[in-house]
Amino acid sequence: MVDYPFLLEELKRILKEKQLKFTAQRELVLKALYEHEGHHSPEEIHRLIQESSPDAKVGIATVYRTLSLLEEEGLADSISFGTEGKRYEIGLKKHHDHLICIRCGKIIEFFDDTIEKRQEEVAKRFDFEMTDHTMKIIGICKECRDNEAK
Amino acid sequence: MVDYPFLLEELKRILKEKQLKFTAQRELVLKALYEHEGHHSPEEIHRLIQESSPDAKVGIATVYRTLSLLEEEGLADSISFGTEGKRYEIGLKKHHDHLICIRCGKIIEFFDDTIEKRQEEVAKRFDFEMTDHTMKIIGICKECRDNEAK
DNA sequence: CTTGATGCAAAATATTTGCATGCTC
DNA sequence: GAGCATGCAAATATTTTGCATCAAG
Repeated sequence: MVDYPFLLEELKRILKEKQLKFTAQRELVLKALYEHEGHHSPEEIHRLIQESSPDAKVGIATVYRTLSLLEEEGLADSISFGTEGKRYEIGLKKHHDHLICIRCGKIIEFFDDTIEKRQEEVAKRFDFEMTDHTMKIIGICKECRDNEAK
Repeated sequence: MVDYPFLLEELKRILKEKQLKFTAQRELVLKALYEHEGHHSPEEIHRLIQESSPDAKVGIATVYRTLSLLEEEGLADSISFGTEGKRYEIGLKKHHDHLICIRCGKIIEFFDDTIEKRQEEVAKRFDFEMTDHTMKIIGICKECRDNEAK
């Protein structure tokens, strides 16, 4: 996993390149994603920032705007499941897919080389220029099955 | 692909089994999904029903309620992409995955046996009871690439 | 000092829910 | 007739936008 200073430099580099401004708010959103592993809703990220930096004033709209920016630039990835909105995680991690438990909401990440390769072949078969791909395995995790058995 | 009479019987069977009622609205939603191939939003389905049955009064709330019901029972499948809400298609089709063009929104369905098998293995590896899985290949279709080249 | 960024609140969307009434069974 | 289903509108929930103000470059 890349470290935080690197991510921060990436952010600054991208902002400069696009002639956008580096602001405390943008840094706080990136930091929140970095410090809190997992997949969070914009609302949660907003709360996390308020908790760790009670003095900083960051509006929910800015969180939304920043998350979109980070995602566009690859510094954040999003996933959505069911009716709930998007959840974000820090980007620049190794590509991976997800197992999602419908009982407890747990998300497990995995990587499977065979699947990756086949995806590329499928894209080629349909003459698609693949820019991204996602796979979700939905189901019930072991813990939840055990609990239900009781 | 299964035919409509079969789907209708399935719906009736399921409703009876759950002691729910067979209503004109529920049939209309199923029929709209059957008659209009592709992936539609609840709003679109509502409009399709109004167009084909101008006399029938079907509220948007009922469309939402019915789509959820159909999905739970396997008579409809949903997919969501980006910020937009869910889009539904008729269920009981052969399982398949999707290629989604980010330019024109086109959705192409495909099936790949190797990927299917690997998914099962991944689920087993994490001791997950897989109830469903989805794969989306996001990219730019040939037509859109050609148009952009012009 | 110029221009993009922010916070706030209002607006726009999307979806769900309460409730009186209507329809299946 | 009993109870689920429906339509409608109101309530939620979620995300976006306009605008005056602030701050980075």
